[in-house]
Amino acid sequence: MAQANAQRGSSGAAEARTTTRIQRRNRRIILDAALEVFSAHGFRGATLDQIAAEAGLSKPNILYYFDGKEAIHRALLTDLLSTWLDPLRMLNPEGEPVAEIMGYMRRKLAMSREFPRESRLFANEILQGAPRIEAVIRTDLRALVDDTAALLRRWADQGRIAPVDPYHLIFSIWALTQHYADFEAQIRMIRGDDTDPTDGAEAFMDTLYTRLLAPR
Amino acid sequence: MAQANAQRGSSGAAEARTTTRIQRRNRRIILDAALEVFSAHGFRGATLDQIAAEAGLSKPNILYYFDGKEAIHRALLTDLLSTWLDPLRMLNPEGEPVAEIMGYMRRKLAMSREFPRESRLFANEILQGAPRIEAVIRTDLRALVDDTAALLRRWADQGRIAPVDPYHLIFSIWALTQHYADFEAQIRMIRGDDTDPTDGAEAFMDTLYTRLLAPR
DNA sequence: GTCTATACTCTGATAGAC
DNA sequence: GTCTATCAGAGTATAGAC
Repeated sequence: MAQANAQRGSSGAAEARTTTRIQRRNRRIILDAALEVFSAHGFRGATLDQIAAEAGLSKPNILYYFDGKEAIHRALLTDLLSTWLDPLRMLNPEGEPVAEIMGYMRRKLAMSREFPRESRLFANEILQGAPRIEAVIRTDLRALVDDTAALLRRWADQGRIAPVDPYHLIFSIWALTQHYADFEAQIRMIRGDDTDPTDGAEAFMDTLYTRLLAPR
Repeated sequence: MAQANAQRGSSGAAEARTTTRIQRRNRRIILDAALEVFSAHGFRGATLDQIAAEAGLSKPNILYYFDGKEAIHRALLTDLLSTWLDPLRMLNPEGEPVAEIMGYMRRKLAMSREFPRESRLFANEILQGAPRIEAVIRTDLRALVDDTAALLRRWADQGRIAPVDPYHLIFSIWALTQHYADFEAQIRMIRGDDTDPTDGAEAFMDTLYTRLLAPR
């Protein structure tokens, strides 16, 4: 996870040395605690008390490191977004089409397994209409998706993958992979709490997309 | 949408006549307004003020019809759940397997298009760990899914559909169809606000599942 | 840097007139 | 049945001692 957090206060030219290891460490602890709470309860549902308890710090101390609840949330989303788009950026136009798409699907699924809290934080935000990341979605993400869609269309035109709507192909990968993180609670309740929700998911999706994409 | 709302207050034996058309109408108005607000902001994010404004009633008047914020939310979820499971119940064991599954997928997609707010209400609830509907999921939904999975496995054993994991097949249909309602904001921002998010979705999923399920 | 005490706002809920 | 006024509690944020 990235962590280029804007420094608070008046960080003039004089004292760059003041950013202690302790400071960095506490910021990380707070962000981790906040991720836990925000992803589980949403922005409004989360309280500073919960975050403070989870972090093992006092409430005012939390506010010493961040300029308020909103600022913590914003920092989390900023950190998240770049990480979230990385797998899509790794699509290689020169690679073998089906393998590239399968690789993307697997990376995305791995992220749902490794970072389920981040996935739920993102899901919460989109569900509420993406008020805090609308700008990034309309610019960065949209451009990235448009580029990828164009690449997929080219591959289809060249007969290297089956002709399918590239946007829905991308959306389907998002939907399937993120479902295992976002709806984990439901899956656990249906399959039993001891089973790993993503067990068998990769094999299933492998079959699904292999059959869909095979040129014919 | 169903609407068997438990009557409030001391509905003794005497006055059954008292449940006016106006009362029923106001309850419907309140539930509709609450659905709008809860689905957009989550349980904690929603306020009675917002619901009252949306309903065009005063806050105390809302509380005259329902015993609190929690009660309104509970009524919505109760109404929702039966409707939500209906499409799955309609799977016909005697029907043609592929057609039955495709029919289920289409009914589910139609629900996302017609009832996106209900879908988001449900998504919000699951995201937060399904605290208020855990019991129903562990019993009713789980049993329904287990039965359906058994049916799907039988069909696969008989060679009438390709052999795929029945649970992941069901989860994939949920994920794909609900994605268009739950992540509608993101899809609109990427494809342009004027496009219907589900445009082309049915055709895509038709191809996807036709190729996956074709016996080989 | 971190804590205790506290100010202030928001929000769910009730009282009571009409 | 519906409203205005108001209370009580929760929750964000600040003051100020240490």
